[in-house]
Amino acid sequence: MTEELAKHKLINYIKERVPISENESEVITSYFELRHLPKKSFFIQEGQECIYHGFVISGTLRVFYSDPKGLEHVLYFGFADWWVGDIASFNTHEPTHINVQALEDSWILTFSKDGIEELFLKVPLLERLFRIMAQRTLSVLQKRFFLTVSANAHDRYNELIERHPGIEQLVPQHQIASYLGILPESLSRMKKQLLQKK
Amino acid sequence: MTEELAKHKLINYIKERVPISENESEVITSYFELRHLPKKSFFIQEGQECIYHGFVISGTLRVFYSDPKGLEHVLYFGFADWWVGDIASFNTHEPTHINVQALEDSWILTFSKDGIEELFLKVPLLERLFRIMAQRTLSVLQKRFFLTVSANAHDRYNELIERHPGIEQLVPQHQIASYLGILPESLSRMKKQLLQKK
DNA sequence: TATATTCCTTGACATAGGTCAATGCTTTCT
DNA sequence: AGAAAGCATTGACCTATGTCAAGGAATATA
Repeated sequence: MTEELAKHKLINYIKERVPISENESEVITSYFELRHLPKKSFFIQEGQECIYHGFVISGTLRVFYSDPKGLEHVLYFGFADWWVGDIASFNTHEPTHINVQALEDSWILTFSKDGIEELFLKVPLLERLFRIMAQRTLSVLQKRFFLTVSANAHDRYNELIERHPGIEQLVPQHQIASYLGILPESLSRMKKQLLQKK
Repeated sequence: MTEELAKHKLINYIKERVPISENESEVITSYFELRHLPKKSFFIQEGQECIYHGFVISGTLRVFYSDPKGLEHVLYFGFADWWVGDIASFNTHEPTHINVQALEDSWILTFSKDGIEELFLKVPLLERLFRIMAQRTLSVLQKRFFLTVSANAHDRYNELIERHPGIEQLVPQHQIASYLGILPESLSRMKKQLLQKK
């Protein structure tokens, strides 16, 4: 993975969403840094102040919360073209409660809190992009919340597989259980039932 | 409630967050309309396209999702100074899945999708305000999500009461149960237990 | 290749919260 | 005031999922 290729991917992503000039493209990429995340390494760890955000170029990450009992709850998986980070901590400067870890060797482009604020002044259109991104993330999370409170684990599993075919080849099963909000044992039993019913 | 008083409250809210001129204040308020919501009336109903958003001036609203089984799940309660609406539908023009209903006589200032886009062009700073609002809402929802998947109903109840003292005087108990994601019967039993333990 | 980890499966049992039904208490409406 | 509707409480029972424990399969490490 080269810096140039990664930045090219980022600019493509942005150009699909807001119109920017060649000049602005260069300004934007100058605020991003390429970073390699070896498998199992962390981009963000709870307790730290989260002053960086990342744009996933390649690989798979998991974004999770570790509760007081020590159980981990996956909020979402990050694949190419996804943003990862904790907006709460990013804005308030308080230590984050989430973790972002690479499930396989991954590459991300990162930017800092101070950098993006400066960049907003230089390229005000980005403010719009980030508003739209935040609003879109919000509606995705809202849908996830409603599904979690209204459907049982079985239906949530089916919804995930349908929305994300092939995820079972990318992500180990206990991580999928963690995304669904159940234990690996329960997911294992569920899948057995599914097979028997066929 | 007068239009003037309501708009004054809105401008106060905005001025606490971004710097705007007198002139801009007038432009902004011209895009908002005062609306009275009698008790039990709906501001937004599922199935409709949601082209309006609202800023609560006074009263109490509930924002809820009605699942396929007919059970209602409260996402949040809206009090003075809160925004209510469905960003998902607002952006995509698809029918909304949520409902916004007045729990008591309420007043809100509304704006339309087309209006706000026009307003963003006239007062670009608002784009920033709405980005920050979306990001803040996002972190609140994220926290709520993690609490829902990691804590039992008992702990979620305590968290709500602590974060929102007095809510039991404002909102009927079965609505609180709906917010907590349990049935009224369960909440009733829980409160009995709490009393007995004291 | 051997060994250690990590991951998945299965079993027996426990528990939080749901379901259904009945009763009495409030609030609202006429 | 009286009737009707909505709301809270309680009981008996049910179900989905958690808990704990063990063994086997797969994967990583030496």
